[in-house]
Amino acid sequence: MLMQRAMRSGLSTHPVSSGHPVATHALAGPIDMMGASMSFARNAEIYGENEPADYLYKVISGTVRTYKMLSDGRRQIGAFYFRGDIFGLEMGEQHAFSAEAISDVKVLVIKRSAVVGLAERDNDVARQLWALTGRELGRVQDHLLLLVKTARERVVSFLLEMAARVPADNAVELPMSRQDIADYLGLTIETVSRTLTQLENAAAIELPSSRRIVLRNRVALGRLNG
Amino acid sequence: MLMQRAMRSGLSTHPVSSGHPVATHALAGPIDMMGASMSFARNAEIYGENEPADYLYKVISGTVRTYKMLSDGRRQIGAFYFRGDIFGLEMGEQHAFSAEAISDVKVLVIKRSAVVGLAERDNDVARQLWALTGRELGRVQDHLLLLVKTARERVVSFLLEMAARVPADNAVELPMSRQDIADYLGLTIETVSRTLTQLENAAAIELPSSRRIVLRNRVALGRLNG
DNA sequence: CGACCATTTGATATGGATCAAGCGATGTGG
DNA sequence: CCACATCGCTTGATCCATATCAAATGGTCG
Repeated sequence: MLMQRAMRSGLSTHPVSSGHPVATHALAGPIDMMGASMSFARNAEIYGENEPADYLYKVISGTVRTYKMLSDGRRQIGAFYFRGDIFGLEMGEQHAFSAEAISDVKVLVIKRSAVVGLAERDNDVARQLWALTGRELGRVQDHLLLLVKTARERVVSFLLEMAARVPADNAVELPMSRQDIADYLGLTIETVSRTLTQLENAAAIELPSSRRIVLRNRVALGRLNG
Repeated sequence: MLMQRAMRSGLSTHPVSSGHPVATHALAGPIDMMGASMSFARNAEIYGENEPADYLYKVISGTVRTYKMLSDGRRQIGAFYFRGDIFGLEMGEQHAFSAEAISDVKVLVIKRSAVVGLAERDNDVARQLWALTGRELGRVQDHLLLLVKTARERVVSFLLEMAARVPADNAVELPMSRQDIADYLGLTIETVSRTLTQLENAAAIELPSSRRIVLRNRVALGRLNG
């Protein structure tokens, strides 16, 4: 269980801000009306664990991962965030996880104090904030249940989760590497890779390329899901 | 990873209600002023997964576990709740986990709609509800990180968590069985038992009885905690 | 005392990690 | 345009932590 793996990716890119406050295409609610848009290159850090959590973020395009480093160098990914997802909202004053861009990413950056202040006066905003925390709680609970399953069940759950979140039904374009998947599922890249091959051999999925996965047999996958 | 273990405990005790709305010794905030006190015998079910979440609960005395059954009969414990802890608050309309009394338990039962209604008008209550969900989120995140550690690290983390939550410093009186601990940590009772013996042999802890654990060497434990 | 249940201890099996090599795609310099 | 380094992924061989199976011990209650 000791997979030392420091120095995983040298790419130390820098955030590239668009620099100007922008009201992006409103998707829903007043939260979208505030904040500035900002861009991050692939693998750039959006914020670090323990940094002050003065902002929350909404993904405009690209994919984000949040993670924690364990003392021995292992990395646990907490979540993946796609277009429309909000991340970085904390109850405490500091971020509990670090956040990085998996692909080139554009996010809406929203001042926490502004939203919280607005929530003081607007019950709808307050409820929305609460709901956000609640959704996150549900997600983490599901993730927790994942981690007590077998390797095959974890991989299947992951595939089904991705298929559900990226609308393209039956064909999933994965934005993240095998290492990211492994660190999300608490497995090694080798086990993830082997399990995917197994699933392909069992005719449950198809792997046209390493990043593209076709769910060939949902019933079988559901059966393997635990 | 397939530990079949259905029919773990036949004891199908029934809730014993004290029957009357009672304003218990106020501990903090307006939440404590409402609701009725209710008693549950050891191993009695307080609520079941998927039942309507019309009430939340505050532990007056005793200990509660929440859990989910996996499809193959495995049980995953989500949390232990002690005196003063609030549980059963959900964002959705149904309980995500089941809840059972570990020991004889007395709880304050609070109508969800009452609290949520109060929160509409009282920002403090609203914030308190949000904070509650946020604390729970933090707890689950910690629990999730537990599950990617080694058996020894998990057991040590568990002991430190219990020592922190039950005020008696350095001697912990565990209200739960080895099976409960195992299902919380994603291990088997055998592994939990063996690991405790190891820790005792390493002079890190002492086991006067199976339910009482003395933390002999916190520094060593911290080192083993990962 | 005897039955029962929780816990510990022992022997063995196994799923996934680790170590190692091969392979395909992408990019770079000659 | 090709040779070759690099990187992400797959596949193979072996090892090990923890599960599983089994039995002994101990504590509790009638």
